[in-house]
Amino acid sequence: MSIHHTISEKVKEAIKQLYGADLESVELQTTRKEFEGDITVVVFPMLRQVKGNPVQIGEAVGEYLTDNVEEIDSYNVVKGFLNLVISDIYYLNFFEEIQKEGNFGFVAPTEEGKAIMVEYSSPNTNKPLHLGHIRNNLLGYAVAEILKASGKRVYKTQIINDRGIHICKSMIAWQKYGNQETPQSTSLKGDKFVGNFYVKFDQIYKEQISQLITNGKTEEEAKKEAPIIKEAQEMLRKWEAGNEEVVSLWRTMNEWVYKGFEETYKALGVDFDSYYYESNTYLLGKGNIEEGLANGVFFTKDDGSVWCDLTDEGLDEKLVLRSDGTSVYMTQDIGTAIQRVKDNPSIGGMIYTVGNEQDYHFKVLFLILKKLGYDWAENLHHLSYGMVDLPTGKMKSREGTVVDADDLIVEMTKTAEDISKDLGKLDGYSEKDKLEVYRTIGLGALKYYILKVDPRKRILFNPEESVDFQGNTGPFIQYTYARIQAILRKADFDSNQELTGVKLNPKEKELIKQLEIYPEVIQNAANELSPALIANYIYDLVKVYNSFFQNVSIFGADTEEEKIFRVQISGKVGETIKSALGLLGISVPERM
RNA sequence: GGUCGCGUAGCUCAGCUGGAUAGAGCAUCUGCCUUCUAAGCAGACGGUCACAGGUUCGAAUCCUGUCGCGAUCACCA
Repeated sequence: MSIHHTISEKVKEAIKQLYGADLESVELQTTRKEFEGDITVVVFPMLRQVKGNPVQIGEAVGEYLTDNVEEIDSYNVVKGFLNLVISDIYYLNFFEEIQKEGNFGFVAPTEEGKAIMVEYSSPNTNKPLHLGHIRNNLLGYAVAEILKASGKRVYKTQIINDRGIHICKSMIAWQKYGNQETPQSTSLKGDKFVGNFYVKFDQIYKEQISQLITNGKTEEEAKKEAPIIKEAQEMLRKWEAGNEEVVSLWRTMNEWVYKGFEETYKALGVDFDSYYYESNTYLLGKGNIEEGLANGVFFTKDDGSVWCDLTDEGLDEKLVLRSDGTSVYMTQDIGTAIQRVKDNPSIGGMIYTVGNEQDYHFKVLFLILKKLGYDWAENLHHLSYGMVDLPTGKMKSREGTVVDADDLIVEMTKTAEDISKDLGKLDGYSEKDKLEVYRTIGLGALKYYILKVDPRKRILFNPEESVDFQGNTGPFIQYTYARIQAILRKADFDSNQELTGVKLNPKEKELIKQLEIYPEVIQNAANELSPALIANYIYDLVKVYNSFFQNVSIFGADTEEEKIFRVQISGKVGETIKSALGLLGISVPERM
């Protein structure tokens, strides 16, 4: 039983005995550092049940607790705040307990119980991944890992946008201007290679439009009549009809892209348990619309189009099937969701990692699925995140203002290298090992920078200033870890022995308190789907540790016990940093 | 215009279901490297929590309104 729980119960008991009143809950918080104590009971809320002076009530309860709870050494009351001093023994016992735990803070997943599917990335196969995808991937991956750590079974998946007019655009451009080149023949990464043809298409298209306009067409007409767009549309028709030549080209070009994506995912350190392809799912959903019509969830308009009336929920009517009977985005998403649960009945909920420009879409999607009566529809979440903007404004792929994912990773690695060389910390390492450390640091900086902020907020990403290595940053945290490893390397004595009679100094106590809340932080982060919570926790932990590290001599301790204890706590902090960073997909170097 | 999100120090961000004098980092300034890694530590400076009301013992936090920024409101995906 946690100390917080014990205190809550005992406060209720005290109030019952002293005043004969029943408290529903007790408000506890950690004592602010200006005051003496560890845990504070807030007396004010009790005034509803107990009439009286808050200070006197605090005194009475404090005395009762000190007498009846072993772990409480003493108390003091400031205004309506009852500050409790917890004994060293309690913290030492707690530390000894977690010292033995291998995966401290993590809850082992249960085999029974529903699983959660986390979807993220969702790329188009006509261009390379960019900074926006990086935010998406990091968020999705981190949330999946956090959920796992909180004891949930999780499936990571992505739905790949591999069909449609935009794919045909790069195909037609390759056919006309590609000269049979391949990624191999040009030594380009597959996604880059294909992306170039998407850009090529847009160039030609624009040229043709302005040509048509000088010939007297309006812009509107020109956009529709440009030969190359007509060719792309024709290609889409052939693809849908299953034309062998088109389908085979489509397959080849997509394979190129997938190979390129795999490299980027590997560099980012993200992975997936399954893949859904839109080319397989784009016809799904029509059957579900029919069911919904039969159940009265949907209705048909005069022109034959099918709609869902959401006006009771304060939303609009939403189209789910066109008048010509073809499906729209919403139809596919309904069908795909239902299909996924059919494919894997253990799924009891889904999380969609998609930008906030689709907030409305997902609100509607979830509502419709609920109306269709699926029980798992209660557990759907849109993990919505804000845009990543550049100082120059929005990223536009057609205007070439996107920050390419691979380029960014290289750049971050380079920055890490430059700074490391200036500091000269890795002298004597092999080139290969150095490079590995640069990558770890560069990616750590990038990942932490993106994950530490609230997903809802827009991020202004300045590639020039790149990312800081000081303060609340990934490298600062990694550095602390590396320094702890240096201590452990030096501590060649057996530090696993039992401890007795160690006296805690305030810094040490603070550190243990910080470790104590780690399991709770993971649970909160899982409930709120918030990697930022983890990031901020690690930073706090590291700050407390650094302060300890600077002010307490580890090897010059007064007694052997103290020395062992300090090495042990360093080790535990290191372990916690490593596991918490792991939840964010950030790895740690042993030395830096 | 309707709906949703955001607005906290010069800049970038924390601030849990309302709790004590609103916290970090960067930038500026002052100290600390012969003992475990100074990518660090200790400190100074910096705030009308966008604004106005309301709810109560108590509001950055909850409610209403106003302003500013963004997104969205397609028989596009």
